[in-house]
Amino acid sequence: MAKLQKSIDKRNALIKATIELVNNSGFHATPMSKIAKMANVSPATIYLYFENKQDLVNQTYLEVKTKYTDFVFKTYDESTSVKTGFELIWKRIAEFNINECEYSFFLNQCNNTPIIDEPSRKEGIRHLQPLLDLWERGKKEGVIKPISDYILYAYSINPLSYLMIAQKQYEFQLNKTHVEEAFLSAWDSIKR
Amino acid sequence: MAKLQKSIDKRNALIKATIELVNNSGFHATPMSKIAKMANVSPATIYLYFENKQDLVNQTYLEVKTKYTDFVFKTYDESTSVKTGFELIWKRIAEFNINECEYSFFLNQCNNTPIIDEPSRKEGIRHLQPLLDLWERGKKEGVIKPISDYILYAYSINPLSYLMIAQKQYEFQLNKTHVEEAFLSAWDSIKR
Amino acid sequence: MAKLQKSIDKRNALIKATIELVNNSGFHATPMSKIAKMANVSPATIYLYFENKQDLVNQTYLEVKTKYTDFVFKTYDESTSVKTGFELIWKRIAEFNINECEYSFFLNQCNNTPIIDEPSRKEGIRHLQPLLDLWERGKKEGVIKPISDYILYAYSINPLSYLMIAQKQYEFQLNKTHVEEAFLSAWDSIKR
Amino acid sequence: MAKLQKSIDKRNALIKATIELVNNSGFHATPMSKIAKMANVSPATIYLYFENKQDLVNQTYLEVKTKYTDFVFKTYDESTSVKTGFELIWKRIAEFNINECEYSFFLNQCNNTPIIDEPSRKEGIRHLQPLLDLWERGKKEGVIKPISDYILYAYSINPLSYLMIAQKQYEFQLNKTHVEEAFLSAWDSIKR
DNA sequence: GATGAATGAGTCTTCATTCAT
DNA sequence: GATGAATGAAGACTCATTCAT
Repeated sequence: MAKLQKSIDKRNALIKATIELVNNSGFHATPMSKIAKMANVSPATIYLYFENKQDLVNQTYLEVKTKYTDFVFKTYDESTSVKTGFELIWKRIAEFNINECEYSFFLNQCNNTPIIDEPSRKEGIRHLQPLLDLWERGKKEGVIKPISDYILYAYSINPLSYLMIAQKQYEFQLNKTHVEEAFLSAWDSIKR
Repeated sequence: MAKLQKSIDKRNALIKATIELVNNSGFHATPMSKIAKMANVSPATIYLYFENKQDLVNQTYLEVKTKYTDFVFKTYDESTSVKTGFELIWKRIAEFNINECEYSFFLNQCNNTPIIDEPSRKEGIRHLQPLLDLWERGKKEGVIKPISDYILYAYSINPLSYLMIAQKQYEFQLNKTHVEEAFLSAWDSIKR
Repeated sequence: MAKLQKSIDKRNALIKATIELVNNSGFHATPMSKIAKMANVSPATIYLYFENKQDLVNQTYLEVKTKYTDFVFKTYDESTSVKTGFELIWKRIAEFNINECEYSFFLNQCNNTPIIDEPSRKEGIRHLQPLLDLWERGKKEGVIKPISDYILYAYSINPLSYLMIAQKQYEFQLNKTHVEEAFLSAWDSIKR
Repeated sequence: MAKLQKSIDKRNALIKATIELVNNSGFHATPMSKIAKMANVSPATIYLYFENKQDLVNQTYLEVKTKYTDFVFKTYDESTSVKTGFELIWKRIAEFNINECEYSFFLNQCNNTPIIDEPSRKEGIRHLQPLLDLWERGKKEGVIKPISDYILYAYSINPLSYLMIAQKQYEFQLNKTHVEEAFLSAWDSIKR
């Protein structure tokens, strides 16, 4: 059991190192040797846990994406009104983007560049299924604009990614007021 | 002059090749030799026009960004109303994103990953100064929400980047109706 | 005793795996881990039985060579005539080459390439001493050509190795008639 | 032209180094870096002339084999008697084996191990077509035993490879008398 | 200005071998 | 004895950059 735990720890350390380094330098500019060093293992050890570099990033991506989805819908309950439900989900996403910005920056990079295998990325926004369902209901109830989910996503969810990046790259600090303002904009953009 | 033209042609061919290859494979997965081959020059020739690979991408970035800004504000006239001015600019940006998606995909990749020198990227959204000025006026006139430009940008402009990527990566086709719908969302999200 | 038998079994399994893998891929293209897997033991276990990879192959070579010599001279009896004795030995060698081609292919590969330690290989054809003695007698009796044993070997014994390889690599199938024909050629080439 | 010559020189140096090093250590025990060093070029330069290590060895094999065939049949003339023709070819092969033993050792190693691509090796003994034709004629004339070419080759030609190896590995020196004796054995083994 | 050849530095990956259990 | 995990060392191969022409 101690041994198994040690293995899991190493795998986690590798995933963590991958996220941090890929965030700072990008996939191709991150050598396996650096990942190994940061995780305190030998480069050869990586290959006990992952098939190759691509596999390492793919698995990291899937793992982070799962963390994201789990977090986002943890408190969600389908029985609320559309607006309440949306606010709930939106705020969780915002919280994730702000508090776990290492994760969200990584996800964002994977979504915007060709470093992830097609199959892994093609999954697209389907992992947000409960949100899509909510929108569906909202459209039927006449609360949400009857437009493509892609557009709804582009205007209500994706801006958070931009704000997260802006916060990381420019001299812009997101505070509580900003989040409220952002939510209003999000809701305004999709509400009927 | 024929000679000068030939030089300009080569430089342009190199920039064009850089955009296409970086779009498809990313910065680090794009060897200089491939860029050279696609531009029909020798690898050594690149170094007559650019200091090194980083410089090549930086200059490409600046060039594309200039094209973008030039296009976006070409028809803009400060004397219009805020809403009209915004619609004008927004639609130009949309047009650029859709028709010159090679360019916008490249810009987006540069903005979201660490492939560009800090100085070039740090500039943020300042290159859209006329738009920022317009928003300033809008806030004073009480037409635009009195919130940070970053948020305004995140909700009214950045979604177009997402839609452009969605169009490239998923099975989503942007048509004229979509653009109108998107504009409404954009305006709704920032109007007071 | 059960324990001892288990040990011997493991050692044999390792030798068997070594032969098969080296035959198919060559010495250096055969990782210890593969040998271990095929023998159903851990890589570390190999080092309980052999000092290192070189030692494993050397011992395998010696073991196979012993099998070869034992088989070849098992039915031999020095009291026969030279021709009868030669036929007896030759046919045993042929039988070994054909029926135990895994073994002979391995021996051949060791003899023709630098994968075996010099000392092991330098021994040359001395392991066939009874045959050399028979030839000596044959030369004295005027039945065998009075030429170097190396030449006698090259023309009467070594061709079998070639035929064995030809059978494995090309579309040539050795049948009983071929063997008889081959024996005639062998005898013709060394008889006075 | 000076440049072209330099290129050819480099390629030749690489082929020469490959032969020598593979002869002494085998394919897999010969690092590209060693080949490069012996040929006085950078490891990277090898890849200007050959696709990869396998390609380097394949091309080396084909080149050497061509040298072999060219040499063997250079003086051959189909109009002679079968025996004279055979003696002519045989002695050229012997000469090649003795004088160019680097080449023949290399060929032998390639023929006996799985280091060469199947296609390259599968060609088998077909490159000796004129000799096969001569044998055909000999069989029709009743001068040569009516047996498989593989057996004829095994007994008349292949022994030279063994003698060449014996000379290299053991304390056996081939002199003129040996060659004559060997030829007699060769002829005896295939003549009717 | 233009180039093809050349390369040093660096990358991913493998593998014989060891060691704690 | 037996093992699976771990790794240092090494190897094939790539690529940004230079330089003689």
